[in-house]
Amino acid sequence: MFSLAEENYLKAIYHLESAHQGAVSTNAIAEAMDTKPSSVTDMVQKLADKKVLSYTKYKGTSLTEKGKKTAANVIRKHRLWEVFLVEKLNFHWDEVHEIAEQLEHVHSTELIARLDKFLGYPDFDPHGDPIPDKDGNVKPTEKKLLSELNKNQRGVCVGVKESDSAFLQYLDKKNITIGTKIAVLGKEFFDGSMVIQVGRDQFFISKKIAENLYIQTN
Amino acid sequence: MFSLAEENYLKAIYHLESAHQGAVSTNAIAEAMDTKPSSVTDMVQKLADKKVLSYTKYKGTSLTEKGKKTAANVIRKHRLWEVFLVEKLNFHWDEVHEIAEQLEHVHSTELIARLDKFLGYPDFDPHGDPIPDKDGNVKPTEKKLLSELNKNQRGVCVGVKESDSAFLQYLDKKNITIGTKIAVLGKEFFDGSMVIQVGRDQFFISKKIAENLYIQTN
DNA sequence: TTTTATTTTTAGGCTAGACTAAAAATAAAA
DNA sequence: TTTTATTTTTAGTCTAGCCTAAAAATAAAA
Repeated sequence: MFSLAEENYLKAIYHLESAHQGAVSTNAIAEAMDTKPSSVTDMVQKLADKKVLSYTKYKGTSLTEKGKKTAANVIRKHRLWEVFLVEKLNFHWDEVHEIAEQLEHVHSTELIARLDKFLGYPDFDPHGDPIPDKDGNVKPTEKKLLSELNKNQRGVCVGVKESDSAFLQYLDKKNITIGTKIAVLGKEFFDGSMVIQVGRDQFFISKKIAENLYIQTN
Repeated sequence: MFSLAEENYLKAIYHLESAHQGAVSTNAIAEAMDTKPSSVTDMVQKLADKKVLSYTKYKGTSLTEKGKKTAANVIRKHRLWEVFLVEKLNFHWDEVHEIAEQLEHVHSTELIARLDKFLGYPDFDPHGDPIPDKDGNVKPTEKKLLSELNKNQRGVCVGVKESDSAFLQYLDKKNITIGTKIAVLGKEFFDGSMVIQVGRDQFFISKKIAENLYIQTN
């Protein structure tokens, strides 16, 4: 149905569209895909012919329903494989992205259905990102950034914003992972830094850290 | 290191070489790969440049040590994934080939090492074919064809020769699978047909069936 | 509003891996 | 051994997906 390159474009456009809301520019896609704008124009025209996105010259593109569904399905596969790699093969959550990037392109709906079952129908991947269902729907989560919390608020870590390896290793050192309970003990307004409680430890974190951690407060 | 197409050529040549012993002809590769001889010539010249096979015009090709190792590694991945699909995802052994054909091209030595461990370091795939080790070595098995056995001999089914879907379904109906004990009760020499015992059942099989079942006799 | 800068597209090339058609080498048959 | 058939290679095309360089459109600044 779709080639590897096409699937990667759809996935990138899907992410850009949900991040920035509205039509996605050619340059933005080129940057996300680490390719040249002229290559993007070519591919976007091809994908428009295939009815997975709508494209107007110089005005950017946006996915059609079919395109969204296709992209969500690739993302579903990516995240299910990540769960497999971490839960079953004991990979660390910062090692799985590259492998999942390959596994996501294996075509077999039956395989994914069985993998999903084998993993116990997980709702989130190891980074806390939601796994779309077979129809491409993503359960809306009301997660906040840790930086949005105030003193004495608490919640559970449900994900990270940027999954930079150095950042993930920092979290590991501090024993922060998906499901870790975090309480804000203090917050400095002039620089956004915080003192937080994680398990029995209390420590200082910078605004930069707080802006990259998603917390579910309920 | 090697592209998908290159890996598939190496795999095909490896199988042809071990089946027919000696240099492999261009036409044989073309037929195995379902492509044209001229395409094979192109690729074979490219692979010779890469030192994974030796090629003399009009004389056929044979894999170098490096080529054999590369091919065996692809086959190792294919067979490990097949074990995963059958053992963990409960696929039937006649459904897994196509999916494994895709999974075998995922590049990550760490992934395969961990998958191997997860599966309990299996020695054979669900069709009874041996799984090469990380260095590409295949444990030599002394399996015979059922048709080579004589009256009153017995053994364990360890694999099939041609994994044709209709044939696999026949075996399934007769409850013959890897590990099934089979005893030869009688053998007709004029047509090679046999009467065999499988579990509590005794039945007639044709020469054609007997020539497609591998038996380990010990 | 005109000029300048940025973004996007077009035009034309390149490589991998396939193809067809024709030429060359080898093998089989007369 | 000469002729005929088969196998294999070469030469030239094609498509997907990328590229560079230049042209066109849009946006920003003077």
